[in-house]
Amino acid sequence: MTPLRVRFAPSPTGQLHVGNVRTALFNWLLARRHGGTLILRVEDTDVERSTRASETTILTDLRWLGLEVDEGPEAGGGHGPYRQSERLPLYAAAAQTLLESGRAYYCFCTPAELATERAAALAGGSPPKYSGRCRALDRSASARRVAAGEPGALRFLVPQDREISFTDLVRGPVSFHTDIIGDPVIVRSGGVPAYNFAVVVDDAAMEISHVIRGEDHLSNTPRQILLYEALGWQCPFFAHLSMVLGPDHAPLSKRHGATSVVEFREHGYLPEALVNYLALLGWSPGGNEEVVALDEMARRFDLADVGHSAAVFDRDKLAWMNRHYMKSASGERLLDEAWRYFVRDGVATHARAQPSDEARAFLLSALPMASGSVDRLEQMPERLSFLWGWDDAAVAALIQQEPGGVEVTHAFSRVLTDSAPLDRDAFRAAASRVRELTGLKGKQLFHPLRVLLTGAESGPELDQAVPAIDRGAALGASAGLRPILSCQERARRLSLRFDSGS
RNA sequence: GUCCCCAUCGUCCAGGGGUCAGGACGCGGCCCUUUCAAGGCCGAGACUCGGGUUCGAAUCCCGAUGGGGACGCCA
Repeated sequence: MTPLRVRFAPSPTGQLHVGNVRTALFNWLLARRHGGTLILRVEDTDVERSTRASETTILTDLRWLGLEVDEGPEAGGGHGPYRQSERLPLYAAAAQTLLESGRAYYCFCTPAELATERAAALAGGSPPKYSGRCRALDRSASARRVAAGEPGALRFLVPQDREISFTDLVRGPVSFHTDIIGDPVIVRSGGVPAYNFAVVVDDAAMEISHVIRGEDHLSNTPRQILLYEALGWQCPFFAHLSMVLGPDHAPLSKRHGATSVVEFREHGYLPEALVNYLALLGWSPGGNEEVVALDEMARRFDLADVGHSAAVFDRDKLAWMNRHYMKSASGERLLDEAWRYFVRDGVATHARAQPSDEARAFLLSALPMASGSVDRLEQMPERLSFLWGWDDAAVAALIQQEPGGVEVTHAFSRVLTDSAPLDRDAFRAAASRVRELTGLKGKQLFHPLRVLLTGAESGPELDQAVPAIDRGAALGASAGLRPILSCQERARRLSLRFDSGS
């Protein structure tokens, strides 16, 4: 049995898109499942749009997602080079073979002529395929024109009246009639190979056993099978994955919001959440399980279990998945991942790559208040903004709207006679003394207290928030975090404000 | 237009001739909570339609309808 070799073949013309991630993931899973090899091939034959920066981004994204490849431009391997732009001689040789065997011919039609033909066909209700006008050209005359420098593209001669059938590993038997296929350009007039041709040459040379790709390539498959046949090469197995759509059922695109790995990472999604969510689009581990780690998926993956229909990308479910993984992640990991958002939101006084030891210890103690109740890492500083965001003018305005607010403020200020930081018990004791002083209790007491101390109507439990505030207030400037006002100071400032104001 | 693919709750997946058609997200309610979120429990919610095959069809077959893809010197 030949070893299983699969490939992921992105074109470096932009960022890695979630649809492509799913294709990469399914390739990765199949390779891992069967002890096969995953090859990354860069399809950069579109010279205009391909960039090295995009290639680097894609490689970085795959690594971040945990989908390491076995062979590729960075990983190396025995079937390189792994960029199509570096494999030109291979295509030229295959093109020569086809030309010599009479399976390819030169076409001198101009883009304008082709466009006119296509428009006419469309208007007449027939498929807008290439008419085959240059088929009849004398081969040696064509060769002379090309040799003389006239621009000409090489087309593959598609045999007439044949049924091309293959068994798609996810869809089952599929067949196309060759009459609907126009002779495809295999080498552009500039000498650069076209997609359908380069793919075949590379998949054969790289000994790819299974081609797993998006459904948009399904109708390319018969052309490619014909090329394998004409070149005398053995066809790989094919499997076509359904599309990923937006909520409006249109192909997922930027107007649906974030769609690229880079964006999801920036917004604070964990890679394992994204990968787990994407795996569930079109595949199920069986039973009713949904939360499955990458290695466990690899143990269970089978192409036969992949769904046939298009899937709508559901942001809410991704958010739920992310929350799930955030809850099970360690505090250290969460802090490492979330630190940049504290820097971004101005909580860190210096843009350091890592928090100071003092800041780390403090943040680690405060993080659980945020990590369990937020969708994304980037929302953590906001959830903890009661620590740094307390502003006496704003809170004064808020608390004056609050029944009993001013009263509670004075009482709380009076009760805190020494500056000992409040822990949970000290806070409770203080609160009950305020209750005695004001006669307010329950919600009437705690709501104003919450507004006074946190500056917000809602947030984490006061039992946890209050001690966190005072622990934060004890931090020195060397911690590298914005200073935090103690509870006592918060109450004192407002109390003073109300005294002088009224 | 032509060809190809697809069709179970709003969404993602189970189920694949006899099931109360199952789970998850989301939604609604209740509980927990001195607030919000989280969490727990409960609930509403689907086999696109029409023919056939069969004792029996969501499941198999055909058709219609709907959705998507392809028809590039893009990939």
